[in-house]
Amino acid sequence: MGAEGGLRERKKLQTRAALADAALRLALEKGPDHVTVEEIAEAADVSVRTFFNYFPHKEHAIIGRNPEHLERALDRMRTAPAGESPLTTMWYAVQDVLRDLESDGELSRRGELIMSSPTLLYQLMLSSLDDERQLTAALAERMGEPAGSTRPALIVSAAGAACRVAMELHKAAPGRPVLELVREGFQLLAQGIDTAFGPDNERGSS
Amino acid sequence: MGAEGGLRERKKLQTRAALADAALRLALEKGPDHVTVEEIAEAADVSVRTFFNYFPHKEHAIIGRNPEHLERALDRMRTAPAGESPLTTMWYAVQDVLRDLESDGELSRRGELIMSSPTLLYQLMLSSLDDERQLTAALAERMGEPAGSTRPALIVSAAGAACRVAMELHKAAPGRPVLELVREGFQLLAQGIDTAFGPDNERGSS
DNA sequence: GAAAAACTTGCAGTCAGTGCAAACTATTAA
DNA sequence: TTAATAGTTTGCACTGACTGCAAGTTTTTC
Repeated sequence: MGAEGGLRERKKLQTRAALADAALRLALEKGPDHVTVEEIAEAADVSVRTFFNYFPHKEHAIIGRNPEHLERALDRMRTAPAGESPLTTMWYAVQDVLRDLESDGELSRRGELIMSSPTLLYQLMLSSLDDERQLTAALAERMGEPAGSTRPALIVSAAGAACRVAMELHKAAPGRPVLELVREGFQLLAQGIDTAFGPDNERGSS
Repeated sequence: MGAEGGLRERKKLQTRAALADAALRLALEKGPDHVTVEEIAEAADVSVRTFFNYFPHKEHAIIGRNPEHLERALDRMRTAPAGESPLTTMWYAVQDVLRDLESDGELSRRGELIMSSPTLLYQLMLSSLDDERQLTAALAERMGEPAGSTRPALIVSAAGAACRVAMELHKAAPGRPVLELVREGFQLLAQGIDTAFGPDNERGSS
């Protein structure tokens, strides 16, 4: 029946999914701060201790990140066509992930939940930190830049900022789709966010 | 002796400072994850309960943010000369804060500590979230942009990204001062981080 | 079918963080 | 100075997150 992996592995995936689902459902129902791990574990029919074998925190389960997304993004970076500009590469990677989330109908449900809870949001940002490091490394290599250079790091980090801003704006005014907002952000970043920037030319006096 | 405020107020400031100092010292000594609130409270000669009257979390005490910094930054936004470009305004605000931290010798000690501990870093980012909202609102108003527009939000958020990247790079290679790295980041953001960006022009086939 | 490896669970324990009520201390008014 | 008042500190009891350890179970492997 099971296509790949033994029974053991399938069961693990099942448990993980059950926990993540229960976590999201309960968080949406009761508000993320009013769910206890005990409830989540109970809903997924495992012990509390087992919950912590799968997730390091409650928040991690609620956020329910898909590890595959980072993998796919890294892959895209590495296999990008030679002439493609770095932000463009980044754009395709982001687009890919967002599309995937959207197709689940997850993007709105989960996204809104996350944006509305500081605890969740910072937990997400925290897990992004690690991603950003990996993405930066991959991008730097692709660009042929040395490890300590600013541009690749800033591209990755600013792209993250654009995504967050997009989600925030989307939450405030759901009219415009997230993807479009992200795209606008990328556009701005690409062309220059403030072409009149010039700290030393403007200070007339004093 | 006390210039302003009654004895009560002075005492509060004193206690707060004592707690923040103890928190930073102990965190540097033992690593941020191995300090307990009990130790901090003990070192500052107050009860654990009192600690929580001053700070919502352990991390908050370690980070020891100066609320004045946000105030000054907001002020700078509001009183910026009419012709000044938004990122430039942002730059002066950031510069102001960094200089202040540097003059204490705090920037390296605390900064490195923060960058090396995910818990601290995300706690810092969390408190930045709130700042970002306020700064965005102030900047949007200054720019005469409507509330939901992307540019001011992105400017603030990307500036934050630039600061984080600068600190990270500085930690990896302490040769270049943070301020210079931040400046480089701002420069890149201003001119355009990737002028060759163009998702739709590049995909030849498929 | 038995030994080995992986997974689950309960239990005991540490630590963070909160609400409450009592004790204490600065401030204010008389 | 004193008495009322308002703000602060503290202890206590409690919930809940999270960890290590030592059984138990279940899957895998031979």
